[in-house]
Amino acid sequence: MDFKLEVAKLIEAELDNALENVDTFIEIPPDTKMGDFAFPCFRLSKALRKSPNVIAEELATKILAKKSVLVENVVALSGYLNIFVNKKLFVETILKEVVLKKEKFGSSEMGKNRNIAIDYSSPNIAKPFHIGHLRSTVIGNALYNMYNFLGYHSVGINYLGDWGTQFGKLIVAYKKWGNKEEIEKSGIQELTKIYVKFHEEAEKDDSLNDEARAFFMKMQEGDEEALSLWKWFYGISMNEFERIYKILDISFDNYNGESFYNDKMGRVVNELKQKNLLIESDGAQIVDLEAFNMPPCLIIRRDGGTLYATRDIAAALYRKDTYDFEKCVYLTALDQNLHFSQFFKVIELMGYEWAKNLVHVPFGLVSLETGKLSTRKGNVVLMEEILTEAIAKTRDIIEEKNSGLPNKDEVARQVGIGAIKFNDLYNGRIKDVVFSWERMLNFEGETGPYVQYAHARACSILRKSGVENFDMEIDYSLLDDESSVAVCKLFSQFAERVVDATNRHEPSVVARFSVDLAQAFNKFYYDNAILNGEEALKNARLVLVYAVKNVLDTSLGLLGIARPEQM
RNA sequence: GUACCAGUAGCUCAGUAGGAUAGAGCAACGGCCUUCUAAGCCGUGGGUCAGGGGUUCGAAUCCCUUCUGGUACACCA
Repeated sequence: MDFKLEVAKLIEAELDNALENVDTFIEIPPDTKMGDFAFPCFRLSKALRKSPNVIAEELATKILAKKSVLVENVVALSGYLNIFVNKKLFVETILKEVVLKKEKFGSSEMGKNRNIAIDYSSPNIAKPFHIGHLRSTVIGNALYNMYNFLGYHSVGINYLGDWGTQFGKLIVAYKKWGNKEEIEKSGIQELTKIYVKFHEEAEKDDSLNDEARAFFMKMQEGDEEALSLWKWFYGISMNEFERIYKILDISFDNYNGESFYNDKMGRVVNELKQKNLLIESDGAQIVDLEAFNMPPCLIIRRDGGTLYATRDIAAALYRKDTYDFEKCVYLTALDQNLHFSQFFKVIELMGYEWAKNLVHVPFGLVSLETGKLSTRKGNVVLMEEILTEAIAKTRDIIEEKNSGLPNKDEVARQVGIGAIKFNDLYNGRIKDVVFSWERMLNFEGETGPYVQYAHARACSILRKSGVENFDMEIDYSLLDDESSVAVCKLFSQFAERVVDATNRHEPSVVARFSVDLAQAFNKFYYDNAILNGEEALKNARLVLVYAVKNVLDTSLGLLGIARPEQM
């Protein structure tokens, strides 16, 4: 039973069809003293030819006369109809639902039998995994979990940047200045070094760029030498990436990167030609988008090489064929906005009605205090470094606060990584962020460890209680105090918050919910002694603690954050 | 030049189908560990919601405009 809907029905019954979908207008008052739900009467004023306050008063009288068990009191207050619900019944209803549904509480089947393709993380091969790749990885992973929670089937795709002229550059660089032993020893670090050198040299001598493009052409044509070097670089990178994904505890259903589409681009080019979309311009093959107020979309280079957009179009066609997705979601920085608008438009022009189901989910730019991120200029913070620092700092805090903790190393990893992930999930995606060690390693207030800590506290109480199966036949009237009711109210909002978060592709909604719930629980924890109370009270509060533990577990799980039972 | 994004407390941000006195965290200051984990809790101070118009009973939210910051715009991805 949903109290909001029930309250809406009570109001609707008194309105003589003056307003539809009353439930969508129901609000939660800013202060609990003003009630649990409120209905603004202003918009009815004109139709009913009465002042909002008179309407509210009349509604209050009528609803009170019906003596519904749901309602404790109804008052009119400055144009609002304010409803106080029966606390005992409210708490009982929601707690029973949470405990009964457990990890399924808040989930749904709205996405049953439908697939969602999610393209996230997608780092470039032969470049180090750094702070700039974190947001896509973490947000994409959360969306993957959220869609699954709503009954969809998510397909997680790591669209590796493993093809393109950049490899031509790398090959040229290796042939000119590379050292096999050094690369085998230091991996990506050494590859980056020669890649940077290439760019320095190419500034002086543009012919190097031509050489690079020629080598990429060889790769496209299947040249053995070029491909074997490429495979070597690929393996080195994947080793490093997989190590990092393992620490982050994030995985993918496939790693079909750009190279995967090398043999699937002919279709794109042929189709574009067939549909008369491809035109020649300045030696290159393009799709003209002037009618849509956009620069042209480049499909084939003057020398015959393919481009980013060509591969993205091939990938979208392949994904549609393979997964028959309801939506294909791309997690990249906002600065790629134009690129996505362009190739989405090309797919639409090709006559694919599903082009509207391609969704670019952009996020703001990450930079450092020293300026823009740049692998070439060495202005980056490596992922490895962040992970190590966060885990080490957590380890120190554990030593200081809870040195007797079992599994210190594992918990340090869970909490340290939790802090890093949460840091990228808590604010709206679109905000630009300047990386700050101080913020990243702050474990107080609105942070991952704060929520994890509340969860660990709940676990600790449950463990000490010794109770394993909760008797739901408790006296719910013992839970009508303000902090208990506040916790239950959050439970009642969980499902709609998850739906909202998923629709908007905004995991921060869930992250903020988890903080709200942790805050409400911490307050409850201080207001109420749990284990030391008399039996009936203890049993009632334990059920509430158990419910909190479950919902925190679920919310953190959606965000991809670990839930240690002690910390 | 054109387009996209952002501008809310000292800092980082919530506030998204317009609604009651604009909310958190951090930082500052003051309290709370003989009580279930103080990574916690309670309290104080702090706002021209970038500026200006407009729509509305009502605007941080919608429309117009100006300013500021960020980003993208042909053979990189």
